[in-house]
Amino acid sequence: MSNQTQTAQNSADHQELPPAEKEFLANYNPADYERPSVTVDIVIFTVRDNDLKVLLVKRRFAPFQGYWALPGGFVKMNESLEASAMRELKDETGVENVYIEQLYTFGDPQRDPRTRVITVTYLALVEGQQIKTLQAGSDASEAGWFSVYQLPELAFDHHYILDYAHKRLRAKLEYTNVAFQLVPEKFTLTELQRIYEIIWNQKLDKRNFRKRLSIRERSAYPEANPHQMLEELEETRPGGNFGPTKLYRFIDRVERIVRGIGV
Amino acid sequence: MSNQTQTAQNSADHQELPPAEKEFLANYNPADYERPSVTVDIVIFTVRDNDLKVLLVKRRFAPFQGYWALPGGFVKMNESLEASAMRELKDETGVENVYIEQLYTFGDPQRDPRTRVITVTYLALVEGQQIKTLQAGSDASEAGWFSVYQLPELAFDHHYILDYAHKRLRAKLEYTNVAFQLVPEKFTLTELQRIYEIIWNQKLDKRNFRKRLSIRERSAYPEANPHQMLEELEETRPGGNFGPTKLYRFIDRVERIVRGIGV
DNA sequence: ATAATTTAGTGTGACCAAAACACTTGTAAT
DNA sequence: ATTACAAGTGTTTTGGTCACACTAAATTAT
Repeated sequence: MSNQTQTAQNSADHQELPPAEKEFLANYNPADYERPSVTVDIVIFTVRDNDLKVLLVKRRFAPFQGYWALPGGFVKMNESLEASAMRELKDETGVENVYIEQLYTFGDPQRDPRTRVITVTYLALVEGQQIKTLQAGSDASEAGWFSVYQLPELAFDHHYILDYAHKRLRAKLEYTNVAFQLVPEKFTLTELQRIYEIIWNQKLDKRNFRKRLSIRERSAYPEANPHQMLEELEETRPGGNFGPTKLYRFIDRVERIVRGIGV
Repeated sequence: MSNQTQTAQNSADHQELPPAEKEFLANYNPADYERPSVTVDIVIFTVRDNDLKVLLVKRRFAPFQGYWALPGGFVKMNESLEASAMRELKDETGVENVYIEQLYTFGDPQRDPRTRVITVTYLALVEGQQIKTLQAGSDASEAGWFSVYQLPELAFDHHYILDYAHKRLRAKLEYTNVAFQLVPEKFTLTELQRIYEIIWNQKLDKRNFRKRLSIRERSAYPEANPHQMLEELEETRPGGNFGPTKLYRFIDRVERIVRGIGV
């Protein structure tokens, strides 16, 4: 078993295939094998009304017609998984341009009564005020935000998937900055703290929270906690019946939206 | 958008479907939709000869015939993804009964020149001495362990997948006990330390390493670091040209093999 | 037999992060 | 003026991480 190196051919350039492969491709018929269906399902969270909410759609068709379910649908042949997830989210709910990362792939043979369906799930986050109105798409008769603590009966194994996503979100708050995805562009530190408190479902100490933020800024994980992530703005927001509060901005918010590394 | 609760029907019992769903199922034809192929690919690591090795197979057929690739193959219709991964690993290499956890799902439309292939990848770990001989299966003409630092050209996007798995393994050593999967049943603390050093590719301080182990034992993450995970055995191993060394055992090793939580 | 070699095994101090904890200040409403 | 409310701010204790050096046991070479 040697560590021999192959003759040079980049695994990425499919343009120049050797003759044997060309012949194989010519004879290859994708219909020769029975294949499972592949869907994407999206667990999209927001924080709103002091509560962690998830977006669900009411199924217009069988199976589980009339049940609430995670938005999702079949992956198209020429579309990446992530693009699929974003398209389904937009089609079924009108929500677009959000942070999204892959969650897990569920493939129990019995999870869909129709046929074998493997679903690649995504975790998405969106700031609460950004979504004005939800629009139900062709596959969904209704769409709505539900408290993760008061859920209706869900279709398929979606309850399990949602649980899994909730756990992952909780865990990711500990070592990443995903929480910034749940806050408007300009925010107060108290608002940011509320995000953590709601997702972890516990009160946090104000001073410790702020100290941790400043420590995280100069932390050793530039990927998860980029330097200088918080910018203190000149601007303040007038308090209610108390003093004005400082506003902050998240530097490089746009980049962060792109894609979670997920290591 | 209310939080209405549905009439009782457990999403798990597909036995009693309402008439509308029954009718839908009767008319449902899985061939109506074009579907991608789904494969599993396994990145199985071992530590051996002071090096982190990965198991590769040489492809017997096109595409990428003759190239080294991760073991894997098509998911069968009635088999879970995890079972698929274990079956392919056994079929192509003879390796079985190992720790395995899902890694990521890669689904770029162009990643396979034949057709759309979505691959669910798994990270597996096995102790170096446990595998006596590798046996190449029907799809692989050869199977062998390669240093992750000296890899041949790989088929498809397998180089990328392998990189991703390596990163994940490195990260998981920090907060879980997966390293125990890479060590024989009875081991010395120095052997365990070598595992960390090899995967992180850096020397560790002996005293700090041992202290960290004892701290981890009473740590606050029972899932990742179960209490009392290390048992000091009476038995010792005679040293080379030095004194005898204490042997340890990993308590509940069997349970741990089952499945990574992966949150 | 003596010396040299090799690895096992062990403790302390400095630093840093996390957690617990309380008061002052500015504004609006009364 | 008094009250109500949330913003903003610092210290102490505790525990983990890291850097660091010597002794003991056995084998090998002389």
